[in-house]
Amino acid sequence: MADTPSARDRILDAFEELLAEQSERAATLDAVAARAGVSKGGLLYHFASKDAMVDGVLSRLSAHVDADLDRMRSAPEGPVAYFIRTSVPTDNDLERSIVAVARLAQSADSRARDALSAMQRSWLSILESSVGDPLVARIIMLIGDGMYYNTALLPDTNAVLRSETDMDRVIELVKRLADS
Amino acid sequence: MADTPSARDRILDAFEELLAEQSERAATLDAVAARAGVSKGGLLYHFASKDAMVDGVLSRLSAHVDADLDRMRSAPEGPVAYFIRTSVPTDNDLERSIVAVARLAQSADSRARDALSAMQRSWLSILESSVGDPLVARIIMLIGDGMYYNTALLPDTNAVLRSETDMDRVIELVKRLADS
DNA sequence: GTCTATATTGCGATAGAC
DNA sequence: GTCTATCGCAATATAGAC
Repeated sequence: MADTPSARDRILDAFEELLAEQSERAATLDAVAARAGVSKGGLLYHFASKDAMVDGVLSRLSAHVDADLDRMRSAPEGPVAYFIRTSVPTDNDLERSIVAVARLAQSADSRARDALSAMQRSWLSILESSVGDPLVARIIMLIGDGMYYNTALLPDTNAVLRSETDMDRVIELVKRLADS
Repeated sequence: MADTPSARDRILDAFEELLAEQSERAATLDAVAARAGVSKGGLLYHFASKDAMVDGVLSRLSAHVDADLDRMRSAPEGPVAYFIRTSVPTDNDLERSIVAVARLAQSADSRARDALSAMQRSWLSILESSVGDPLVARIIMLIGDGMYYNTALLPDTNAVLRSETDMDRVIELVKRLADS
């Protein structure tokens, strides 16, 4: 199953990768088709328009976010630590999906913006339940947003948090905010 | 002087506005020329290529950032409070310039990315001098980045910090981090 | 389901008149 | 310094063969 992804999945993978690794402009039908190993005509059989492809990555994001929210709610270390730890640049499906949708949002795609807003509201809601103080929850969200922003906008350049020790200290500092 | 901006300045204004208010794709030569009140040929007399126009907005950013760094260093409330206060969405030349360049950076323009990186390094350096602890300085930067990110990516949607009271409390909380 | 044309539009840039 | 007209190209999308 994971060995032979369908053409449809390979196309969405290619679209997300080009968006996230390069730019919205680079993610042309030609480039997506080439990376997915199909012709442009083949691509357009599966997705009748570029818009349909956007819908595809948006529903993928939605699925990844739902799974992440579950993990966040039941994280052993608690939602705050989970949120901070998973905001640091890694290389997983959720992050790639978020960066891809962020690029679409930059191109004035209102559906993409709505999807990102909804994701933020969900995170914020869990953080608020966890820390009590809405303003502290918002500050924690902003720290996470800042990390994603640096990942999406300034790949390579950003040495956000270098070590595990740094990460542990950030979580400790942030938790102290919550207890004040 | 402010009454009759030169065609050159009107073109850069129009380019920045289209980038910031709409998207990189919307900022075509046609659209910029129309907004600036010149023809496409007229535009291309002042800027031989779109790339030259990008250079124009990058030097504007550089000038705005230099002025901001001076204000930050000499802010009566201190650099930290100044930085946090000016990270909240407002409507000034610096912010419009940053958002415009952020859009260019999203389009894989390495010069734009370098300019944003340099800006961040300058801010961070002042914050580090001010708070001592490099990790706390980085956290403060991330909060500011988060605010800019929300402004640039999700206009309207983002209710970052609603009131003056919220802002004052954020600054107080952040300063407490610095003193721990 | 996947391919090769091809139609069509929109963009960046050039040429040359005024 | 500013204009109109036009070239060349790249991108989305369609048509129809296999």
